[in-house]
Amino acid sequence: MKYTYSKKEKLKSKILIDQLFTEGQSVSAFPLRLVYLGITFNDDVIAKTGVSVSKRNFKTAVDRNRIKRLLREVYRLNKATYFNNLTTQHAFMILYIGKEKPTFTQIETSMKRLFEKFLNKVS
RNA sequence: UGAGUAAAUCGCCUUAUCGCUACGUUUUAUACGUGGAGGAAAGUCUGAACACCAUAGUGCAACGCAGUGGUUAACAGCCACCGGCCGAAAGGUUAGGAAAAGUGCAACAGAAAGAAUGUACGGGUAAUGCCGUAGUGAAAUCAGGUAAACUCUGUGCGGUGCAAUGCCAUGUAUACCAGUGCUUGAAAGCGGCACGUUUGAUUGCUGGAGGGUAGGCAGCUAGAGUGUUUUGGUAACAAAGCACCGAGAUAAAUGAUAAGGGUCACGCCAAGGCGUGAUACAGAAUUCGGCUUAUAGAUUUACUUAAACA
RNA sequence: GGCGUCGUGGCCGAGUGGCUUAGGCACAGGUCUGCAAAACCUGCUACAGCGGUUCGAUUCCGCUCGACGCCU
Repeated sequence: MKYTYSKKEKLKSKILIDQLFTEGQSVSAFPLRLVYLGITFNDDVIAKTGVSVSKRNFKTAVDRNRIKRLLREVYRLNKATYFNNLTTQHAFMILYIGKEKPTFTQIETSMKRLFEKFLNKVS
């Protein structure tokens, strides 16, 4: 698994997202929350992932874009170490539920904790 | 040098590694190359283009605008001039038509707020009428004030917005209930009403309660375009020549990390170094013109004024 | 992305160019009671913010902020 995060790996379909939020389960490691669902889709990837930041907590689009870019970047760099052993396809949505603007290292550490909790829960 | 006014511009940079996105070439695994946020992209307040509704028609209503002239595709914008207000000045600011068409309104105070001319004193007169002053109030006898009160005058204006609109794919319900209609015309053509006009029915129309889709392509970026020079014009702006092509995503790209540097502020210090901190507002979504609002800091030009020196 | 509606005390909510604003609920104090409830009396706190028009603005006008709704 390379350090990529292309269109195929992004969660884009409205149907999938609705399904994810109604049927999926979640784990959280503040300030992050992961909603996940084991599901099959046609593309040749192991996981489709999206990120989201609430407009309620961050008023300006610049702040929201910045956090979403950080979330995507950390996911891109760390997904290989955690998700190479997944056998079935999954859909993920990573939510930022904090109210403060984070740094790269803060997000990195909390996302690692988040993925460890997720793997423990699944296995 | 201090204080100030106006206009214009910039608004972090470089390298390395790892990525995202559009296009092109190669190949259909990928690899390489090129491009990739703003002055406000924001608010959606305006004016248009474009699309559909009739080639967008008529009248009323509603709404916008309002000194004069110019500019423009158009405008509530911009420019020049006149008048008002503010400032010592440079300059700033201005919803600036009509009260002699009509209706309304004016708290408190005041004799009186539009209907009368009251009181005191003085002048004047035979006397009254008359003239002046006083007091209340934002406004007091003036053909009064008020139109960001109704209104009148002039002028402009059809509606809806790219979630417009067209096509393809997937899927379903021409079912159910109520009302109504078929040439003596229901209803529709997205508008508040009327007229006019066009379409118009055994798969009609309206309402209710529901069922399905929610994917893709086009529209989608070469344009009232950008830069520059010359000419005309006080200016806004216009014309001509030359050069250039500068985003096109859709749970929504334009980034992350590391190192170095720049700028500013503060502190230290034989004076050009060291340390610390800061580096704004903010992210395209059909496209342009304007307005409004947010914005660390820096630069340039012109001007006013005060002091000093020559 | 586009279009629209609203903002009045702690809460609900009326109002309108003129005494900083009706009423209800809530809250606080008092009367009553052995104590409380009910009732009665008193008090408390407001026109989202900024600017303009006006003698005077919660009301009229402009801008900003916030909340909510609609579209396929």
